[in-house]
Amino acid sequence: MRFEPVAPVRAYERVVEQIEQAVVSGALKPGERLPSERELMTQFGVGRSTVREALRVLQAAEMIRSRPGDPRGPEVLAASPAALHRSMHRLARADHVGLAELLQFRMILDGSAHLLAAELRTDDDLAGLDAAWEAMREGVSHGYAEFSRADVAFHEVIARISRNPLLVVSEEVVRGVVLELIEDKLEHASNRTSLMRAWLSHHAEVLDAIRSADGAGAAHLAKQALYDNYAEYVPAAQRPLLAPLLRS
Amino acid sequence: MRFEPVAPVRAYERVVEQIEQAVVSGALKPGERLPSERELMTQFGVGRSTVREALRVLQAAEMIRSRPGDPRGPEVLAASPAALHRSMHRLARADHVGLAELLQFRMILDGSAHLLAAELRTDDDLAGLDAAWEAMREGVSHGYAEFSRADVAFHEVIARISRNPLLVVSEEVVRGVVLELIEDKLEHASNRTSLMRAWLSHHAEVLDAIRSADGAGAAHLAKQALYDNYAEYVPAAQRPLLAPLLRS
DNA sequence: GTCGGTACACTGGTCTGACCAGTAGCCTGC
DNA sequence: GCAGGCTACTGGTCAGACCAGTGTACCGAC
Repeated sequence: MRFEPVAPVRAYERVVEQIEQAVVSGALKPGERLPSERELMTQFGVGRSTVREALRVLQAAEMIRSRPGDPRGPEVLAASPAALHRSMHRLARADHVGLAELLQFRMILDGSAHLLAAELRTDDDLAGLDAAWEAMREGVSHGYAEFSRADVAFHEVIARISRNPLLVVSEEVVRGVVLELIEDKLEHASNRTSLMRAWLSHHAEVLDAIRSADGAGAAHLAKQALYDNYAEYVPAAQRPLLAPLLRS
Repeated sequence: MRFEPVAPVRAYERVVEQIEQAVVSGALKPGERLPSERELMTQFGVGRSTVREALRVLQAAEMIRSRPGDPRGPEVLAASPAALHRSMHRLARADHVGLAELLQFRMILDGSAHLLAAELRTDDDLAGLDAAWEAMREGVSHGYAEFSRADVAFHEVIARISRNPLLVVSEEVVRGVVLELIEDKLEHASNRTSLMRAWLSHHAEVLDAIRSADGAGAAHLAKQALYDNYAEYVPAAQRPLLAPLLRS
């Protein structure tokens, strides 16, 4: 016989529970409105500060949104990966995760996304990729910022083709954190035009592989490109950690 | 020229920002204490309700914990995957992420972890794996719960050998969510002993592959095992999404 | 009739001040 | 030296107030 540790239950937690339950059970659908704080406080029989703390928690979880002045009350939001994004971001920035681990993870995710994209792509998807590539090509002459945006868009299209939101979100997060870690080093990258051209031709290869449904090829191209571009920022001692992924 | 949408900045958000910044920058380490709410309210120059709403948000993100009566103040917590788990779980229950996507993601993570483990394992790691396997073997006769615990431990050892905290955490979270989604279906699984024996021999194969540094083999075994065990719970229409991963 | 502006009722955001139950650590009395 | 109580604090909660802002219904000008 073992006993569970007991923790006092705070009033605002009960409020959170009830509202959360109403949302996940579908009783409250996205777009619908919660009663106003003053109304909730009479319904739950608690003070307004308690109601507000509960709403804060739900808002932090991206389940509701409240705007001052709106007589319709707080809005129930559709489930979105935004909360997942935030918590993953926080975890990824926590101390014990270095650039090597991030890059490793990104190679895994990016490789898998490319693999799936190559195997699952429809003709519509291919058209979307062509458009994204075209945007990149035009971006070259519009400066690095523009090109970079188009590059990100290209990756997003690929992630979307893989049809897995978890993959999309994770990749987005990891990419963001990697860029945060090395942004200062990227500042004084010289010869950007030739860099962009190299990137562009790499993406053309990827596009070909996906078009011909060559999953393994696309995955390898993606991983190799990440390695070629970022390995120099990884401490030499840790680079062997990345190599195994290139051989798969 | 494009404009950004502007949103009013709430006072409690500024408070959250500052405290969060202090934590991720390492100025506040896990185990350390925040000043009391009354102290914070003078430092930030806001009312206590504002401070409290900020603390609620941070608490929902699993960054701090506060207990009434503790004169040392709110405690800064170590980065934990609990928040990630919650948000992923919520997303999974909201239908945007189904079992197919979760399983896909888990095959990617687990496969990669096995690949890395096989390529990076040291002799010590192998000894640890042997011990974990032995624990599983003994667990067979101690009931399903015990066996399951040993199984989880085995996977954790593998994830740890891959030396990537992101991989460890993500896998843990996804495994947890998958199990929660199908736990009711697992309840009436019959013939558990033979199931356990099958699991055991599968892990022996994995162990062999890792011992002989066969990364691709280990990865494939892992993914195949996941598919064999869980694909039946995935709607038939979505099973083709999983197949490409088995071919890689 | 439509359109523009305005007034109003109500919203959420914030502050103040109060009370309570609970905790940690001191401090006493043995 | 130690058990037990005391105290000064903590966080949790409530009540009441004020403010800036919003949506809507109303209303007058055209």
